[in-house]
Amino acid sequence: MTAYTSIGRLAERAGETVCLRGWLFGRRSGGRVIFLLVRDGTGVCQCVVEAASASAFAAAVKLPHECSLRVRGEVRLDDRAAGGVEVAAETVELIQGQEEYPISRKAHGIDFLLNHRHLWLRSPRQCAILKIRHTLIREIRRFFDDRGFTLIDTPILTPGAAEGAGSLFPVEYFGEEVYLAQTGQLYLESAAMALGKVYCFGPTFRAEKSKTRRHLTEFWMVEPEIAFAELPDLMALAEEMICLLVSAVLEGHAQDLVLLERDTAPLRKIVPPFPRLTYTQAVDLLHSREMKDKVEGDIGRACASLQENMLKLSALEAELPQAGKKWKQDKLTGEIQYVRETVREQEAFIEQSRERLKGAADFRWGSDLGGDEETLLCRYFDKPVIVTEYPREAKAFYMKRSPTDPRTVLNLDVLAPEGYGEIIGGSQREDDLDELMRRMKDEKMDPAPYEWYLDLRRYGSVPHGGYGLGIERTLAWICGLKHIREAIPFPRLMGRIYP
RNA sequence: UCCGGCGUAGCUCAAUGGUAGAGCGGGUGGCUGUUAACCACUAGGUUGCAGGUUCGAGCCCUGCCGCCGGAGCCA
Repeated sequence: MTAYTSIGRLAERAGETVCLRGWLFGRRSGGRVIFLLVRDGTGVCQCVVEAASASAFAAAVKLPHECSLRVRGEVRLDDRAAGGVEVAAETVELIQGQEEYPISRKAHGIDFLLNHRHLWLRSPRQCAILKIRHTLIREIRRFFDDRGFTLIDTPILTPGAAEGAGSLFPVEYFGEEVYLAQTGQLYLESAAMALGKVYCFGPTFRAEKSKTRRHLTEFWMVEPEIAFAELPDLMALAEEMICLLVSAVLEGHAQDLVLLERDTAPLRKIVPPFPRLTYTQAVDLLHSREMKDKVEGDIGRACASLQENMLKLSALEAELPQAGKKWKQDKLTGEIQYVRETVREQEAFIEQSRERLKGAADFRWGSDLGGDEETLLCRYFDKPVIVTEYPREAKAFYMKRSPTDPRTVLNLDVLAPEGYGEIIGGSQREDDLDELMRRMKDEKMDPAPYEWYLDLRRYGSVPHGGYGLGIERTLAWICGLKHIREAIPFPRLMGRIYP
């Protein structure tokens, strides 16, 4: 049986003859020599095929991109190869692949890429994101496991709405209409009364018709729920968890973050303590002089940068007719397109910021913080912001009423910095039976399906609470992704279910 | 659901109402070390669909379809 070497460990085998297997990532030729770039999931290796090895050369000439292949040859250290290691191929063998590969290494539109998501995953960028996602999930589980939490798998098929209805996917269940779960929380509360500290980790489904860079219809969420925990405990836990996750990614994925062109400076600032505001303080901040100055400062900087880019654009456009070679023209038009897109984004940012500022001045105590308000708040600070004690009307029935301000509930939202917005939502739960039933009545809810939930307040009720962290939003923030759809292997979006 | 934008070659995009083009990718040939290699040649089109205005429509108008961005809602 042939022993194969993984590309990631090639450097250890310098001077030896090895066998590789993988996929053809790229090819260049230089007359009497062909360079094959082979990837296998652990790295990319340049394989050099010289005309002297006639059969290998003949095979290498006609390999299409992304075909699967085997290569045997000697490992050489050579600075001319990216990574410093290459294989001098003696044999090249096609495993499978004759057709032209649909995705080229040049630019593609997002619709095309999403329709080819099953192949798009092979790109270095997508692999980097998937690897960081893996680390994020592993570290989340480790975080809770290390602190004595028990993993509880909550059901995906559920009889009714836990939060506001209208955002649930109905499923036919033996003639009855049931729903895909949009949270495991109510079930977790019951498990917390059994085990103390519990969490669930699974997919959740929201049928909201949202078409934004922050929304998926199917996403993954981790939800801790803790008996005897009160709001300050939840804030401390969320803060500790976020700091740990960010540092784990910084430590373990420096190369991947470089590949993603993620500026890590903002991530290094993610250390305790996070700013904490009550909703009321947040509303005051939105109305404040400081907020206005901050946003106007941001707008000013964006305008200056916009101006620079406009100058750059006209310089490039003037240069274009003088570029002799065709490939030079191509390179220039590529740059021009890039700058044009940046300019469009900056113009949109400036206009949006102005509108947001206007909206902030008009914002009234009582409504929920919308996307614009969140964006202003999380741009104001360079760390995640914890906002607590929202108006009762804007929040779910199970959240505990504040003893100091009955207009509000003991909830928390954590807003990620750099405009990424809400990544955590949670609360201390209402543990008083009468208060909970009164609240359900106010909301015109039928208590019958919730009898089991009310039982938790009848038999040894204690203060408790928890929160939910959205995996994809957290990953999008840490990786600096422009859109949440890259943060999950196969995104489910409104109007998109293929592949 | 509402508001805005887009739809041209396999892909990314050009084209005053007047002969549909480029780059990439594919194919053929050339080059002994390439780094998204390069050079030459070549194939590739019902301009999303259906109507309308016009001597003439990729471009203007109406409807439909698809996609993108945003709002509401949320993690």
